[in-house]
Amino acid sequence: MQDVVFKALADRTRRTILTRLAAGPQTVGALASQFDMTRPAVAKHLKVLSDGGLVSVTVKGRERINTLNPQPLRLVADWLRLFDVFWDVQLAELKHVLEKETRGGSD
Amino acid sequence: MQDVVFKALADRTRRTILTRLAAGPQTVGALASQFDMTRPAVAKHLKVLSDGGLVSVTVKGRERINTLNPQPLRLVADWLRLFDVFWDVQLAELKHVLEKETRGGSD
DNA sequence: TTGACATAAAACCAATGGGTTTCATATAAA
DNA sequence: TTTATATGAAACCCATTGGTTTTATGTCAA
Repeated sequence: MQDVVFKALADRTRRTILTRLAAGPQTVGALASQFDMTRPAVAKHLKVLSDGGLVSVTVKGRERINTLNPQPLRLVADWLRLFDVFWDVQLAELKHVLEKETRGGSD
Repeated sequence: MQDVVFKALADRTRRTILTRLAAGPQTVGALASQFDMTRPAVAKHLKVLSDGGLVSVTVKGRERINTLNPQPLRLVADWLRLFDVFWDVQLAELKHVLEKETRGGSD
């Protein structure tokens, strides 16, 4: 599950699609017109995104409306949090170094 | 730059490597022994990670010590923040729906 | 100095990924 | 009822990726 989301975010075009959809739902065609590639290519990206649960589709006549679904991004945010501690440790070390240097300078 | 980081995180093995390195620096061999694949394979993953700036390497004799470098993860966290607003909007909508339902129920 | 060890580098391979073109299908509109 | 439109699906292509095995190299240790 997590893996599908990370894979979905690995492509620049797909990340851009997500930011575009943040402005509001769009059809495949409307999205495709904003990229320098064919509609089938964009459609494939949308498939990957919906497989990752990041986009949901509702059919309306001959159109397919793609809507952003940000929930799975939580998985990524959660994973990143694993490194918060490490981040703090680094800051602490930096502080330590700076303090030593300050002491050294004043001696 | 951002793209390299997202690509680096797209592989499950690489993400695991990062969590292992969060416990402390390790040699290529030590890391490889924790995975069900050959050392060259792990070395390749480490290359991708260091290309993404997520791991830094220091040579010590015949060993190469790999150290976690969490800074680039900030890029991912920053990108995710683009969707905070949307997330809030969704919550607001949910609240709205719930309030309406509550009102409807009491009528 | 010889042998073992940690690693890089290179050659190779199968599978995947991102793109295309072509064809089929359903719906809207004339 | 045609015709145009929005899309999916399929077949195909080339580059990249994740893995392997093999070979080479520098360093530690006997």
